[in-house]
Amino acid sequence: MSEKITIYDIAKKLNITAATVSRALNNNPRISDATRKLVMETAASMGYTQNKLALALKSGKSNLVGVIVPYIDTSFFASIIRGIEEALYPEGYNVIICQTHETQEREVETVNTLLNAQVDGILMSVSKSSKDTTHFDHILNKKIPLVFFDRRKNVKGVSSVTIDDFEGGYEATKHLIEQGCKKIAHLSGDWSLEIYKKRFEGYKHALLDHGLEFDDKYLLHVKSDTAAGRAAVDTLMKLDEKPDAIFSSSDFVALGTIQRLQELGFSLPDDFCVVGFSNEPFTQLMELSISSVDQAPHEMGKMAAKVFLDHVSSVGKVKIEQKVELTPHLIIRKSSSKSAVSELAK
Amino acid sequence: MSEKITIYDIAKKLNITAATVSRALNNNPRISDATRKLVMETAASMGYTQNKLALALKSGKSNLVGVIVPYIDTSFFASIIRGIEEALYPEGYNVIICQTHETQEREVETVNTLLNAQVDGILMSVSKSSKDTTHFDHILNKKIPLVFFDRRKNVKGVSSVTIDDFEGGYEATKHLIEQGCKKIAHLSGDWSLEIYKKRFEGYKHALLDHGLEFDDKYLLHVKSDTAAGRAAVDTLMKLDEKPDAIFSSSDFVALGTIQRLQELGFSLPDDFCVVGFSNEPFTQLMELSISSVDQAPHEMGKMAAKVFLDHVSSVGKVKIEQKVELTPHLIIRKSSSKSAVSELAK
DNA sequence: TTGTACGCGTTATCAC
DNA sequence: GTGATAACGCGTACAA
Repeated sequence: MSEKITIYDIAKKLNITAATVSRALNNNPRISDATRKLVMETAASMGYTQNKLALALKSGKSNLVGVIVPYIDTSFFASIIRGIEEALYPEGYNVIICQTHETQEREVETVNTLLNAQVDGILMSVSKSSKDTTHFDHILNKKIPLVFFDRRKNVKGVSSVTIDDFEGGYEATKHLIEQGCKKIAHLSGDWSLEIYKKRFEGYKHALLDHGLEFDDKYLLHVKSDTAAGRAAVDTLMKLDEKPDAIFSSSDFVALGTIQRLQELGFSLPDDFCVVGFSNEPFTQLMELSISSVDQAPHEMGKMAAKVFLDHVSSVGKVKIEQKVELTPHLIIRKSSSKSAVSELAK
Repeated sequence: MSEKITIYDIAKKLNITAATVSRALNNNPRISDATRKLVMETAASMGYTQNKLALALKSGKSNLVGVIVPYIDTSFFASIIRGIEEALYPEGYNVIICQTHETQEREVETVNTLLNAQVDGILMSVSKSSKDTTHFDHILNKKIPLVFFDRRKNVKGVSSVTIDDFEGGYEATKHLIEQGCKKIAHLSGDWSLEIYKKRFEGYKHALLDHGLEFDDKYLLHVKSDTAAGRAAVDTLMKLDEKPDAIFSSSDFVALGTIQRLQELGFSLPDDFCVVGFSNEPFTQLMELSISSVDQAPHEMGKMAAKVFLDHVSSVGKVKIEQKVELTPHLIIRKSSSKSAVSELAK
C-alpha cells in the first residue's frame, strides 16, 4: 500500500478496462450499479486519488489560478488573498501565490512562470515600479483572463476591482472639515500608482467643495512608513501657517505623524486631527485609535475572484471587461474626534 | 498570434520533428548550433511557452508545493508563507495555499485536494481541532515529503520546524522575575496544541529555578483575543493575592490585559509587568510598547522550505526526519521595563 | 454495459 | 544530428 495508484492498477485488479473504471468514478450513467459499487470500493481501499495533472493536460483546464502581489505578508494583501482563496476553493480552483517585491523584473518573471504552469487565470496587483505592459499582452494573447485588484494599469480588455480612492480621499477630508479643521495637509504617495493620485484628487475636491482652497505647501509626497510620517511633521512645522489636520494616504505614515506630534507636545485630536488610509489592524488597537479609510480587502479579494469566475463562465459569449469599484468606508476613531464637536453632536 | 503554441507548431513551421525542437529547447548536446539557434528564435517569435503540466505528467514531478495554514491573513502565518515562497521560488517551485479555518474537516479536505494536484510536498501547520492523523498517512503512503511548521503532531517520519516554546516561556518569565515580579500569572491557550503546553512548562520551570513556587490560581486558559485578556484581568483581580505580572501566550490577550489594567487605574509597568508572545506588528507600535517573544516566522518559513528541499534532494539515501527547533528571541519593551530596574542598570 | 483507441504536450529511447 | 515512437494518466468518441 503505497506509491501512486492509477485507474490502470484498479482495472487490472478487477479484470476490467481502465475506461470502465473511469466511467464508474465519474458517475457516468452508462454503467451497471454493480461494477460502479465494486470500483468505488476497491478504489477507496487501494487509496486511489485522481491525477488532476493528467486531467488538466487533457482538458486544457488546470484549475489553477495565479495570484501576484508585491508582498504576501502585508495585512492588506494577505486579506485579499484570503478572500480570493475562499471564493475560488469552493469552485474547485487552487491558488498559486507569487510575490513581485515591487519590481517590474519579478513581475514579468512571475507572469511567465504562471503561464508555464498553465493557470486558468491571473489575478494581480501591479508593482509600484511596473512601467512596461507587454507582459500583460502575453497573458491576453493566450486568452487567459486577467484581473487587476487595487492597483491597476490601463490595459484594454482587462477587468479590475478597486476601491473608489477618490471617494475615500473625499470622505476623509470632508470629515476633517466637519471637525472644524481649516488647514488640512495631505501626505500622498508615489503618483505612478493611480490610487495615490485619486486619493489626492478626492482630498482636493473636498476642500474646494467646502470653500477651502487647495494649497501646494500642504501637499507632501512621502514613503509609506512611520519614519516618513515623523519627517513630514517636521517639514510641516517649518511653515508659517501650520496645518491643523493631516490626511495621510498610509496608516503607517499617519502613525508616524501622531507619534511626532505628541512628542512635540501637541494634544491630539484637539490640536491636530489625523486620518489614515487602509484601516490597518493596529489603527484600532492604539490608545489613541486612528481614524482610517477601510478598503474591505477581504471583499475585494472575493470580488476579484467573482469577476474571474464570470469570465470563465462566459466563454463564447460577449465578455466585456468589468471595472468594479468598491465603496470605501471611513472609520472614525479618536485621532479625529474633537471633543468639542463630539459634545455638539450629543 | 494567439492561443497555445506547442513544440509541434514550431516543428511544423521549420519542417523538422517535435523531438528536435525539444532537444534544441533543452540544450541537448546532440544538436547542431544552426538548428538550435533557429528553433530558439522561432520559438521566441511565436510566443512559445513550455507546458509544465505535460512535463509534470511525464516526469511525475509537478514542481508544486502545498502549504496549509489555519488562516492566511494572520501576520504570523503570512510571514511564514512569505519565507516559504522566497526559499522555494528560486528552486523552481510554485506554492499553493490552502486554509483550514482551524477545522479538522477542512484539513483532511485540503490534504486530499493537494494530493490530487500532485504536489511534490506538503508544508503545514495543523489546525487546533485536528485530532485524527490518518490523513497524514495518506501523504506518507504516497512518499510525499510532509513538513510541519510551528504546530506539529507526533507522526513518525514527519519532519518539523518549530520554535523552542519552552525556551520562549522560560525567558519571558525569567525576565519578569528579574524585573522584581514575584507573583506572575500565566494566560495560556488550548493545550491540545503543544506550543501552549510548552510555553507553560517554560514558565513553570523558570519560576521553580528562581525560588518561586508555581500556583494553580495564577494559571488561566483563555482564547486568543483582547476580550479574553480583559476578562482574565477581572478574574485575577478577584484573587486575595493579586499578581504583579502577566505572561501571556498571545499578544492579543496581552493587549487586552493592558487595556483593562489601565482602565482599572493601574500604572504600567510599575504596578504590573506584561509580556506577550509572537511579536505581532502592533506590539512595537503602541504608546506602551509590549514586550513579546519573537518567533521569527520568516526564518521559520525559510527553514521549513529548506527541510523539504533536503528531503527531495536525498531520495534513495537515508532520509531521516528532521526536528528543527528555532530559538525564540525575547524583545523587551516598555510594558515590562520597570523604571526602577532601568535606573539600576544605568 | 463494456472494451478499444486516441490525444492532451512533453521528453527519453531507440534507430538511422 | 535528426526522426520516429512510446509513455506519463486520464476521459471519451466509437465500436461491440
